[in-house]
Parts: sequence; C-alpha cells; structure tokens
Amino acid sequence: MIDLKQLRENPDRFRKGAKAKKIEVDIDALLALDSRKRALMAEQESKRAEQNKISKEIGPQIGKLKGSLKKASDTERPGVEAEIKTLEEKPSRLKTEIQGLDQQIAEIDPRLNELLLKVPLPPDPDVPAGESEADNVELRTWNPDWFDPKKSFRENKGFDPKSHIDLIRDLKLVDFERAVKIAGARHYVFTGDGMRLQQAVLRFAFDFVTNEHGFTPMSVPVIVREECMVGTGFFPTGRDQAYHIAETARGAGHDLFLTGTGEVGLMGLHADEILDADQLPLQYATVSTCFRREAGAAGKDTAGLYRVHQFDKVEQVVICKADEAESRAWHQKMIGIVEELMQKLELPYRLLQCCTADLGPKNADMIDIEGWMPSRGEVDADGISQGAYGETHSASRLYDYQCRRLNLRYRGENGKTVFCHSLNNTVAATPRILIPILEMYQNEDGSVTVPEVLRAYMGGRESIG
RNA sequence: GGUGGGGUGGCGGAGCGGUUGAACGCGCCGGUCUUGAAAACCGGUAUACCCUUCGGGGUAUCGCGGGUUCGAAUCCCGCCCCCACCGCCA
Repeated sequence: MIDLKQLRENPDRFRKGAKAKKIEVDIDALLALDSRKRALMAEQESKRAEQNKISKEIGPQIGKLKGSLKKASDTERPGVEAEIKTLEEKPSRLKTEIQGLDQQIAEIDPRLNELLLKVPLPPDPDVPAGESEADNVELRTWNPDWFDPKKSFRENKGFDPKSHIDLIRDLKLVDFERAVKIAGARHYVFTGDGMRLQQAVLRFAFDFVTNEHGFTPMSVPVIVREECMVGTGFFPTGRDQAYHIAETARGAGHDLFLTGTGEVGLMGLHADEILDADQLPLQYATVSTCFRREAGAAGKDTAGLYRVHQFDKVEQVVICKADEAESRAWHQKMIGIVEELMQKLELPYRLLQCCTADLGPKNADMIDIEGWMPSRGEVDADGISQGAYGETHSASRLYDYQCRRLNLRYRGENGKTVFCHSLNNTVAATPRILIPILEMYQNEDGSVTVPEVLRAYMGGRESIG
C-alpha cells in the first residue's frame, strides 16, 4: 500500500507511476473519496467531542435523577421525568447526527479502500521505461567455461540437444500422464531419480542460503487467510492467480487461500508487530510448495515443466530498516546469492533489469535472473531449438509497500514507529530450474551428469541414466 | 466433531454501565542518593488518525465487527483466536 498522505501531496507521482506500470487506477476518484471522508470525519469528531463533553457534565446528573425517580412520589415524578428529558435532548440529537455521518463514512470506506489497495508503488526513477517485457534490459551474463550460449549447443558440446521433455521421458524422471489423471493439466509426478534430483536441488539451495549466507531457516503455512494475501500485496490484483478454499461455503467463518510463494508466509510472520530496531534486518529463508492457477496463461508453455500449477521453491526474504541505501544494498546482495548459486551449478544465466511495464503493483524495482534453456527459442530448419533464456528467479525491492499493508513496523531512533522495507528473491524453484540442469548437463548417450554440487545430495551419484 | 474456560497496555493482573486511556505490580527510560553498583525514593513510559496561530487541541482503540444506551472495557448478538478434557487422526 502506498502512503495516502504522499498521494495527497503529490498525486502526479502516483498517476505517472501507475501509467508507467500499465496499471489502471482512478487516482482522482480516490482523492475525491478521501477528501469527502476526511470532511465527514472532521464533522463527526467535533460532534463526538461535544457529546463527550456533555456526557461528562450531565451524565452523573442523569444518573442521580434516574436514581431518585425510583423513590419519587407520584406528584414529583412528572417533574423529574421532564428534567431528565430536557437533559437528554441535546446528546440524543448529537447521537442521531453522529450515526448519520457514520453511515455516510461506512459507504465511502470500502470504495476508498479498494482503490487505495490498487494504487501501485511507483517504479524507481532508475528503472527503464518500457511498454512490455520486450523492453527489459540485459545487465550482464555469466557462463561456465564449458559453455557459451552465443554458439550453438552442438558447437559447445558436439551434439544436438534433447529438450528436458524428451530427457525426462527417456530417463523416466517424470510421469505426466498419471499426474494429469490425478490432478489435470499442468501437473507432473516426479519418479525415481527425478524426485531425487528435485529434492537435491531444493536441499542444496536451502543449505546454501541458510548455512552460507546467514538466512534463518523457517517453515511457513501455505494455506493462509485473505488478510495475509492482501497484506503481502498479492490481493486484490492477483486474486485470480490464487487457489481459493471456500470454507465459508461449509459454514466456517473465513476462507483460505493457497500461497503462490513462500514470501507470503515469511512476510506475514511479523504482521501487526513493532520490532526493535536492533532486531533488523530479518533474513528468512523457507522452502515451500507454491500454487498458481496460471489464469490467463492458457495455451502458454503447456508442455513440460516450465509452467505448472504446483511447484516447490526456496525463497529468501529480507525485512530491513526504512533506508533506501540499505534496501538497495540488500537487493544487490540477494541477487549476488543467486548468482553464486547459479555459478556453483555452472548454469549460464543473465540478469535482466525489468522495465516499468513488467513490474507488478508492489515493486519499485525488479531484477529477473534467467537461466539458459537450450530447448527454448527459435527452431532452425533442421528442427533444432536455438535456445533462449527463461526466467528462473525474480528479485524484488518493495520499499515499505508491503510492510505498510502488513502493518509491520520498527521503532526508529527517535522512538517513532516506522514501516520496514522488504525484499524477496527466489533462491531456487523446481521444477523450472531442472530444465537448464537437465538440458545443459545432458550427454550424447542420453544420460545426464549430476552437477557436482548436487552429488552430495544424491548419495554421491555422478549421473542419471 | 463434542463439552467447558478464557481473550484488558511490553508482561502479569484489577475493573457496581457514568472525569477509566484504563487501579496495582513487574519491566523499561530519566533523576535523587552513592567513590561505583545495588537497594530505596521521585518522575516518565501505547498506537493511529484529524486540526493547529507549532504552545497545543480533538477523535478512536480493552481480540474483531455489529447492537442496546444520553453514556459501554463493563449488557446483548455474530465472528476470530487461545486453553483444557473427550472423540477421530498423519
């Protein structure tokens, strides 16, 4: 959530920000509702102040009179009753007026809130402007000495590559048919070495970020309340991407939602808390199953392991002080962790600076890390894919957008409470990361070499198949 | 799933429907005393929003929402959460 005060002071900044992100939101309607609400509140508050004042003055009198009414004789009673009525007249009128204002505010509030939640965080000035993801900017690339994506796979390795889809079929690593029988399209079942490899990658990534980079290992619920989805900024805009467990239909008090990333649980941990400044920064890592409906992606990446409804992800999150320089430094560090991981896996990758149009509502800046996937990209005359980068990681910098929604604060130096900054980045997500691993490490005989850093997690195995 | 108990400030714990934003204790911060520390004593210790002539003023908040009332932490209803026991169970 953005700061409503800032919106009032500088609405243009937010209009431009939304425009740059290609997000529609009616800022003028929001401002109008806000000023209307504030006028109503001011009126209501002054009436309440008057009511409180009167209440203190005449309240005890009414109490006494009502007490004396019980003992009063029939002749005294009408006089006392009239006196009470007179005393009650003004506060009673105020009460009606306050209730009227209450109704008006209650009508405005949900509309105001809905709009406010939709206002995106403006992109940082140094984020390149763009119209679509085609305008994202490549920052740098890295390759192991044994592979250069500028040359063909054959030139690099001496044979034409199989796609991961062929590899997992031939090596019996995944059973798609039965997965679809059980759960429908975009599902998969890892079998045998496929499952071993998947678990190896997750465990390697988790150990790497926790043991070597000091992130605290955590588990998280993946079934959460709506507040948690709103608080982390995935709702209302991404509502149709989340699986919805309609428990209210069974008479329960609230529904639940399946999370699309461990970030939701990790960020939700400290919602509504005021942390001590010396507790910060919080560095958390979790491994969790992630669920995504992939609404709007029908027909896109339907084959293979690239786009699926359920996957597993090691996620890193940092909650730090509200300091831009510190926030930026963490962003770099978190990206560095992923680069180090990719280098340990010896997978070619590039860093992609996302342009304004590719940013979601909640981030000020986002860097994608893309792994080289030989099976993607253009297909040549011989039916051989040229390879292309595919997104494997995404590192977001959010300022206080998320913590403001989550009401996650710390006590600053002067004792004031301040909303924290937050950042998040993938460490490794399977099965997607398995695509470059399988395709890059495949051998001419159809086997796949196990990357060296994963062997310890595969019982020392050096190859599959 | 059943039955019962409970949610009050950083924590513990009071609170006949009317100066209760909330006694008291602990903790924390500042001060006095002390060579220093402890003890003792004194003072201060919530959050959010609105207005401001920047001195301050106002409103809301006792799990959350609604209701009764001139007035609700206190009464009524719904929800959420926690605890205990029983049943079921990975």
